[in-house]
Amino acid sequence: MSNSVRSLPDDSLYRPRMALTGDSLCQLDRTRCPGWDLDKTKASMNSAEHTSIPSLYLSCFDMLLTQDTHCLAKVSEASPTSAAPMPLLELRDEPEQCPIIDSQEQGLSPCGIEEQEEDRSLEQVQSMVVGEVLKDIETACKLLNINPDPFEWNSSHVQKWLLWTEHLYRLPHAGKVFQELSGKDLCDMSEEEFRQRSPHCGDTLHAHLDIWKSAAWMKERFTAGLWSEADSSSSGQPIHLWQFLKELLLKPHNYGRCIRWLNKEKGIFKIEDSAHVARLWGLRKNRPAMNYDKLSRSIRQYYKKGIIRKPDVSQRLVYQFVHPV
DNA sequence: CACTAGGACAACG
DNA sequence: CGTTGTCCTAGTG
Repeated sequence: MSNSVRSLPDDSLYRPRMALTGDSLCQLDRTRCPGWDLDKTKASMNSAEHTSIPSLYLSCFDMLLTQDTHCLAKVSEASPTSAAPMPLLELRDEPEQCPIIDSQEQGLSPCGIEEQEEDRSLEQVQSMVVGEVLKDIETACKLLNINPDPFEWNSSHVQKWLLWTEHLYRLPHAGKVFQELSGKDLCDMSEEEFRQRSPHCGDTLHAHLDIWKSAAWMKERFTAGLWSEADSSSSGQPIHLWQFLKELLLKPHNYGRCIRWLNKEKGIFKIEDSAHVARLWGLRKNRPAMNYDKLSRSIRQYYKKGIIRKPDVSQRLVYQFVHPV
């Protein structure tokens, strides 16, 4: 079908970003049952109109996602805001990443004044829909004791999620064909690969996974927004080391193997691969001779400036931002 | 051996 | 001028 996930231009980015597909949204539609009442969702997956796309949701998500990090704030506050800008389908601060959602439904007619009221109610619907999805996912995570981000799952988490999704939507059990797969493996699989493994419900499972991935993505963007002062790409100033480190930390799917949070709330992070981080820093600053010795010296300069310190329990290669948020 | 701490000074915008 | 890069000595596990 035409609304499936596009292949990504940068294959180092497994995450489908805006990858809410038509299928996903059909699932989404059907997920709108109160709580986890299984009876109310029964047999909803068998119908022939399976591939119809609720275009309202499509444009909802387009608009919502382009409003960056404010979306979740709006979800929680549910406050009416001024009319939203027209969707740009761009991620303003990540120009190297391409949006990958179809958007034929929108932009065909310019937004007139008389349509602004409509926009406002649309916004409220968006917020409600996304809020509910996020709530549902959160509930499922608590129930299953798994991470909301599928990328972080190990194979047993994958099995838990499969069992739960199959149960919720009365799908035939397909866990066996997804055995030994990590969350990353699962995220890397295309819809076609899902169907190959499970002809009956591969597409459904893929669509559900899409929703989870998108939710995790939005959550990440939201957190990124809280750290926006660390985003060097918006200012012309030369980047500081602490900003650079935060940038790496904000992209765990890219750099999680060389630097990662130990405690994001407290700003505690660990450099897992000192040589790699130093090389990245050298690349950014055009300093080919950069190494961890020099990089760590610069970090130590931050001690008296109150930007970075060693955590209370000092550990090798572990540092802490003094002002996490 | 790799990491930590910090002094000293040069280089750079 | 402040920040960082470079080099260094000394100390730690």
